[in-house]
Amino acid sequence: MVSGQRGTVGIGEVARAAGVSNGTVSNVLNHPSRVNADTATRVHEAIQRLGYVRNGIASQLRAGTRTTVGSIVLDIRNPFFTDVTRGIEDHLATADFTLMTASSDGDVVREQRFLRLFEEQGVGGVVVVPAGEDVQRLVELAGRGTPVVVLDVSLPGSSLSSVSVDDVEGGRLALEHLLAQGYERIDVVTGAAEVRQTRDRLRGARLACESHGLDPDRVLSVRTARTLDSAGAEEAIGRLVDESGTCPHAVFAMNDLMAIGVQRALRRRELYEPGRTAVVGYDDIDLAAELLVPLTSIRQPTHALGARAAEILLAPASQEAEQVVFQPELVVRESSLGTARR
Amino acid sequence: MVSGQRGTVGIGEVARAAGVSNGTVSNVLNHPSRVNADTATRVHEAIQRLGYVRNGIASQLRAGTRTTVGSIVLDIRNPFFTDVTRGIEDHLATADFTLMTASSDGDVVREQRFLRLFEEQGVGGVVVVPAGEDVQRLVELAGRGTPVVVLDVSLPGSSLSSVSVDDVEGGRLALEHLLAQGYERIDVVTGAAEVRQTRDRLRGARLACESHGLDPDRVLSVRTARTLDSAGAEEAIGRLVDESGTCPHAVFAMNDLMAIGVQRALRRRELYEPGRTAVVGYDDIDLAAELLVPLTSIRQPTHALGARAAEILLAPASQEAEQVVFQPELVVRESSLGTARR
DNA sequence: ATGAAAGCGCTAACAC
DNA sequence: GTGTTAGCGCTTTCAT
Repeated sequence: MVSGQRGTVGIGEVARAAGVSNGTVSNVLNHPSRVNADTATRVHEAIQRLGYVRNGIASQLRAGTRTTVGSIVLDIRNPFFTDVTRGIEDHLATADFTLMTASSDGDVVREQRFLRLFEEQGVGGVVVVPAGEDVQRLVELAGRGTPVVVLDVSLPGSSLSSVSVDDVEGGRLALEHLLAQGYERIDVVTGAAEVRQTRDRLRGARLACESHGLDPDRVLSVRTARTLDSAGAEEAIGRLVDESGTCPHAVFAMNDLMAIGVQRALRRRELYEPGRTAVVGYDDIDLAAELLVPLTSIRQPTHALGARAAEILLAPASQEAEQVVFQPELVVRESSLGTARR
Repeated sequence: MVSGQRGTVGIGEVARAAGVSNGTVSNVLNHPSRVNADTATRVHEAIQRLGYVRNGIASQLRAGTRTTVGSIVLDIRNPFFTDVTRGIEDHLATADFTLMTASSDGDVVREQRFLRLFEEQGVGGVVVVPAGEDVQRLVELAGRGTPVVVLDVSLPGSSLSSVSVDDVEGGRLALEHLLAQGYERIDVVTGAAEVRQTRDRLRGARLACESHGLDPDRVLSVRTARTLDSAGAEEAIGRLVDESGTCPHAVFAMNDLMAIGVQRALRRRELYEPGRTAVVGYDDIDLAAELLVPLTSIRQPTHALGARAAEILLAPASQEAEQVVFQPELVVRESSLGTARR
């Protein structure tokens, strides 16, 4: 009974069962308006009865339609990318498109391999968080006819569309918040790696100082941690405290994990009480609100980021490249407030 | 110049450029051994020169090969599912398969829609965390020829393969740990919803008591929170403390978020110091180790779960259904230790 | 080792 | 409104 790869039932059997031709069955599926209502009913009954499932592969080959989109992020486990992915998924679902995902781990070779797989699969487009600086391969891909949206990187003037968040503004918001509370000596915890995001956030922090008429170099002390996680930040701030013998008044950490590391460094030294040291993080991870001392943070519209990227891909014809920049948002919680505990 | 849907270059052009026939080009790609080395080189050069990208859709239609797998989880944003997804991705990558993902939000209708889309796309299999109790649709899908692996649910005796983690054992491990430290009054914080996972964990907790010759009903006090998150747990434990005027000695929370809620409830009442109340969570989320008081938790082999599911799908012929049950693991951190702070 | 040709399952033209 | 038929781009017999 098994002839094809799957459940066997093809459009021909449906046609025979309904007493119509293949073309009519196809029309019922794809252009219902062209078909007489009674005929359509008969066809649908036959489809039901036989358990017919359309072969999307054949349909795609013939009609040249695309129903999938690919996405490549650095690591799907990173909540930022997970949220973005969900945003893509959700938008695609509105069009019955389906999402293929892959994690590049920042490895250009892996990225290239997945791009190739996606291209061969005939995806209707890809959204990519580039693994490297060089987007040449992506430009070429787009040139061969696969729409590309670059994520989390802004590419003004590029032929590729991009969707990103304004990191300079994020840094500015964080500092603005601290400055507004009167802090004038602020420690900034960052990582050693030259990541564009942290560079931008730092730049925003400096801008905020300047717009308050303050000299950034006097206000900000940049502490470089070995790693961009809580352990790195804990060590960096711990060292600072141990060496200087003083406790920072205010800290801006480049991400929430580092902010948690800061909290921990101070607590371990019995220096941490709400109201004593203001801490601001970045990313607004889900747990920021759940901590013993809920964390003030910068929230990025991650879901919207993904949704917008998907929207651009599904836009009728790929018109000109579009550069979308979202704005981040300050979320104030207990960790940055100078008031006594609740 | 554009004739097909994409970059135009087809196998025919490559063949002409290399001075061979279509079939030979195909053989170079799919059965290199059948082809003379020189010819192969010529063909590869032509492929390179023309920038030929194989049309996987056509290839799949003709050869009946599958190169994608679908997965449906409740919500990709849940770290448990994200890790599982990465496990699937990683295993698939070893075979140049590609993963399509979808989130059902526990909605059977959404689930069904994605299953349909995947089936039409001709996926080589699906791994599904079922949205409802009923797996009938999945059995039917498998019956039509699409291999199915059910995740996070064990289905002994079913015709479907499944991969899951032993939740009874997880509950047992947690209680065993607390009992071993001499706690004999333990509060268990759970949710109101009748979730299989929590039922099993609770059962494991009772088993641990019994194996210590203790009456579970005397050892365990089950506190039902309104929600399975930190706010729910905070309220439940807060109420307990406020009403009884005493502080629990040991708490087992059904997930890490709830455990954090417990920590917060006690801290808000200035009752929480390490060594005073032992807290054990479940899931071992990334942040468990990062908290002010690092959390003891039960870790599930999430990545392996996904990888194994993918492995089953890619196994040569879909032999008999296979039921894989992984064991969880206790991760001890500061929150459950009776000793004074480090 | 290579070429010629049929056909995977479907859709879109075109006839009627 | 419905039937007929060519063909999407590839892989695979079957010859040679």
